[in-house]
Amino acid sequence: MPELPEVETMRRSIAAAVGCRICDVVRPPSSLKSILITPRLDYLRRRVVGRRIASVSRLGKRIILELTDGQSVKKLSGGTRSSFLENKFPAGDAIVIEPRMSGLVLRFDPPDRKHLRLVFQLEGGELGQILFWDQRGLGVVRLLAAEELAERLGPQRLGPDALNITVTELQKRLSSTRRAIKVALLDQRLLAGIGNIYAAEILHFAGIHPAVPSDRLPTDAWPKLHQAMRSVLRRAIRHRGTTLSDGTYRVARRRKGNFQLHLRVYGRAGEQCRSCSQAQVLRIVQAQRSTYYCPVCQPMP
DNA sequence: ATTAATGTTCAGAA
DNA sequence: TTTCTGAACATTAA
Repeated sequence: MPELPEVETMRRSIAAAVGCRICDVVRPPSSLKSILITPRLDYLRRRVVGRRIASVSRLGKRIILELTDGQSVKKLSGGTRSSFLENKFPAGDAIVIEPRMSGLVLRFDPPDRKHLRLVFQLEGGELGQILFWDQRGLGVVRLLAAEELAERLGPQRLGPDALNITVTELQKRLSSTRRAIKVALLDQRLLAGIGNIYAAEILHFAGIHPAVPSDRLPTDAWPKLHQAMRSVLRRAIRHRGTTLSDGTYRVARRRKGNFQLHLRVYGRAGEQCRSCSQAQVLRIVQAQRSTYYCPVCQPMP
């Protein structure tokens, strides 16, 4: 579930981890297959235990915990502003968490114990711990050395963050492919942070048909798309993201998102469009994923 | 009881 | 080179 707004909500919930020392990293007992940790847990533990968290940031759908150097007294960046958003890569090593389909980064109160996959135990500050809970187990936790950061998170692998990209850059990057605009929006190498829910909502808000080839979008569509993207994502963050009917997505204290109440098209096939009331929302399949749109609000140009 | 679908990513094939 | 397909996994609905 986690797309940019949900990951940003999770990031904010653990932002107080800045300055804390990691005293252990443990995998709770579970009969389920374990998530991917690279390198292996014992090595990760050896590398991170004793170090402090220098910053808690986000790029696209990933959460990044930058670590201080071994024992040297490095300045801690206290702000919430992420240098990764500017594609500047700090000197330190970093733990990168990818929640993928069902991962949650939480302070406490996971939905259940069974799917609790990893616990970072902290000291100093009131946080105490960071939990990684993941129902499906597709999530990934990586320790990246400072030299690997630009390579693994740089513009070749991950595009600019959707809340940071300029309209010029958006047009430049997305018009580089002939794939449908909906499919291009999901390509994290072009643009980081958009997933299946928000791609549908953003295109609906912008009045763009999801099947238009990305390199054939009319010129006047780019500013609309850029504005729609910012508007939808920022509103979703304000509502702490979208909790779908399965109810797994939540942040600390069992707190769920509210943006599902504001969805215009996602998951609403056959229902009346909430904007125009002229047509039913349609569902098509693109790149093996469901796309929802309103044929009246989003006509084929 | 199968089968399909679910918020994502990526290796390998076309 | 670019784009498409299937697999990784757990769970639920049809």
